[in-house]
Amino acid sequence: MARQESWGKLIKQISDVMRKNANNAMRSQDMTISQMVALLELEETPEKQRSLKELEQCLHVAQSTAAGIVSRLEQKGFVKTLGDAEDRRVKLVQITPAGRMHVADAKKDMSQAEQKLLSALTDAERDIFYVLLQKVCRSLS
Amino acid sequence: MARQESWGKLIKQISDVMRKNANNAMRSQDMTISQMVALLELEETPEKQRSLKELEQCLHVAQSTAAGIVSRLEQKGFVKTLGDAEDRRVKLVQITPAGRMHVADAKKDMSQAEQKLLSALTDAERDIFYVLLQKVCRSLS
DNA sequence: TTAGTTTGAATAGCATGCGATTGATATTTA
DNA sequence: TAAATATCAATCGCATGCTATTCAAACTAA
Repeated sequence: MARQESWGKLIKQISDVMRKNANNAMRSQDMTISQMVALLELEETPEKQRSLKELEQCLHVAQSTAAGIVSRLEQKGFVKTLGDAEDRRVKLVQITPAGRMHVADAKKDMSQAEQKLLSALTDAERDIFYVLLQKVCRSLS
Repeated sequence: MARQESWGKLIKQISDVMRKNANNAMRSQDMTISQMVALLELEETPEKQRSLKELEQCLHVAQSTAAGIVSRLEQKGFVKTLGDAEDRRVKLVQITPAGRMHVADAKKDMSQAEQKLLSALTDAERDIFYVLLQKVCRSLS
């Protein structure tokens, strides 16, 4: 099959547009998409704290990156941090009520933006696309 | 269709892994993937200079971002810049012989890394995947 | 021609991303 | 137990991405 552009270039382009759209949507709430994704992660288990380590793993970023994001979320009062009594090396992070309010607002925006990017595909194509994406992702290790 | 994860998350994950792999491959050459992509762009028309403006458009980045990348490439001697006599606001960028050598080395690495990420898909699936990616991309702008 | 507008680039400030280093704990091993 | 190792977080330096601002040059309109 003849290809003008590599599939990598296409993936990158879609991903870039996604990120730009998401950041534009978040700007009105004085947030970034990375901060919002971190909040979403923390919101899934509102009663429990997550360690910085766990957070960095599920966000797929370096430790220093996660630390920066948490630090900025903390400055805004969207998360609070505390030490772990059982392992004093560990820093625990927990979403605050203020943080939870922001998440609720953002969730709608984000899924709308996603759907918009998929508008070029039929329902059947979306299903195939999703399966193929999953397949590639699973092989990533 | 039930979906554990949004397709946006999957795209981001693939894109992130791609970027990390590419940057790892470039590190031995004291380069980043963004710098290499810019060089590749300049190499397509080796005889002609490109303006910073053109470069920023085909790289899909902000003007300040392109300026930074060009500045670092220039420090390493991989591009040279010159003013445009016809429009003295314009900064022209041109790849150097040293830059062209680096590009040749990197091209192989990059396409190998790409193929590796696609190894989970059959040939038929790759074709479908490519068509769907194209379809989504075309609707972006 | 002059005044107002647009355009290209430089630059500053900030958020993410990385790797590397350091220090404080935990854990493991000798 | 004591020493070596491993783990978690803080921090530095740097590259890339953004927006916003500023300045010079080009263009448009009066």
